[in-house]
Amino acid sequence: MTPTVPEVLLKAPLFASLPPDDLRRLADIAIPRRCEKKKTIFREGDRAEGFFLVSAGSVKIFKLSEDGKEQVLHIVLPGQSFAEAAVFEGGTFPAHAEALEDSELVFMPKRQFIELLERNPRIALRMMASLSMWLKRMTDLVESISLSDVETRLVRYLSEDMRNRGVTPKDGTVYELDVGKNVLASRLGTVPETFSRTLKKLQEEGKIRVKGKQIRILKAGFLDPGGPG
Amino acid sequence: MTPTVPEVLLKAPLFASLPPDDLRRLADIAIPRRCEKKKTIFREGDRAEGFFLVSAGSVKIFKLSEDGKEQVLHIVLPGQSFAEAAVFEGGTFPAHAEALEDSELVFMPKRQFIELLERNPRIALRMMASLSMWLKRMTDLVESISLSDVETRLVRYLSEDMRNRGVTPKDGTVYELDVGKNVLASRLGTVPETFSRTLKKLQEEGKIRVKGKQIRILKAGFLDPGGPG
DNA sequence: CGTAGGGTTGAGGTTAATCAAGTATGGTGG
DNA sequence: CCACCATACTTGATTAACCTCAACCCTACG
Repeated sequence: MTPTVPEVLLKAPLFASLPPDDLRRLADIAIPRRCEKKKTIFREGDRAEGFFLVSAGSVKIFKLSEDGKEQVLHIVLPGQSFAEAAVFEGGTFPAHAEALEDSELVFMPKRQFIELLERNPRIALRMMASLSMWLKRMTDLVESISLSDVETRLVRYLSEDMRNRGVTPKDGTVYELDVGKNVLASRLGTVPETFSRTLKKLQEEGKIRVKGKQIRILKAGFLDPGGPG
Repeated sequence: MTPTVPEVLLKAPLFASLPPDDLRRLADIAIPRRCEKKKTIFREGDRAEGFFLVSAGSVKIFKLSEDGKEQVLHIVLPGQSFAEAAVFEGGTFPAHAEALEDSELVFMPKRQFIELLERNPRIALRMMASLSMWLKRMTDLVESISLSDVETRLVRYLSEDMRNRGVTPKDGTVYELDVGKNVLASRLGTVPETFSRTLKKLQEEGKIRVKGKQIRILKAGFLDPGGPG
């Protein structure tokens, strides 16, 4: 049924460098799925029958208030997993998920996955690491939204994201936004207008130069001064 | 060395109703520890050698900004565990912990606990459930702080906390605060002044009556209207 | 009885949301 | 290739929620 082990299982931190045996078993239960841009993957409260990995594309995980305001919790990139928690707690999704672009996902059915975990501590440990990572992300997000102003949040986000991409910011480094500015605004817990103004302010202070999705770092020094953790 | 299985292991959701064998093994590695009121248990960034359960008392988990502002992430009550994530990710604590009252804790050393997990899927699954619960708490906290105003947050907190205590609010129900108002304010992502005013407003609207740590619910109807999840 | 810590109240300031137009941008069909 | 549309983004003016600062109160406790 599954001729080869999907690439994403090999490169995802969740499963990377597991013994071939484990990977085969994982591949056996993995169900590929594609998802068009802007399509809903699940809604908060939906019954959760499993969790996902992103093979290609990107997925927005977000909360919605009653009056339609949105808070992006995370933008899931290839190799990352999401909705793991729904497998273990409550059985419903705790947030919404939507594809930001045409994406390829892998679905891991809850029941079979748990069976696998029961006889496979290595995978279980990876799972706990992944959950812990999400937890750290969310606690940092709480801190950031609650204790910092928008400018600080933006600067930290840039700094952090460059680190994740393996880029060491120097004067002149160009950073390319991989999501729309409205999505980023929502991730930062603000609105597009404020986001735009904040970017403008940094530009007027000579720290960056913005052109569309390109942000050129003019004075790398302003990044970093003490993030969370 | 450990004559009996500590009570907290039996009643904590994390370990409750595990087979006696598992519980004995857990008891073998558990280290009791007491902690005086206001004493720091750990600081964010400290090297984490394990995680904790609360046997008695209560513990404040919180983030601190550079200029000293505090955001309480959770108030850990007896039977609950904290800092599990630090065992699996990074190896440092992602937040601060401080005893709110004289408390009794149980410390679970990382190394031995992981060994236990490796041969014990049942415990591993509990652990994942616990991490998932924390994750849900934190995503709900993000939503709450980011998308609701202080009044809504307070009302939801009351509603949720009464549910956790197994109380179904009716007109006349008395709710007793188990933490100081300043702590609660910080948990709600606000300051004592705003918290006080919000309580006053609800009182002026005839919804509650506040007397010290007692809050009498006058019109239970105002609780509930659609929380997160 | 006096002090300390927690809590409340008031006045004023600030950040960021909202409302309301505008201006790119990018894809589509003519 | 261009006109067109929808969407994304920007800008400006106004408003509102909430924080800050400062003073005061109150209750517990030595």
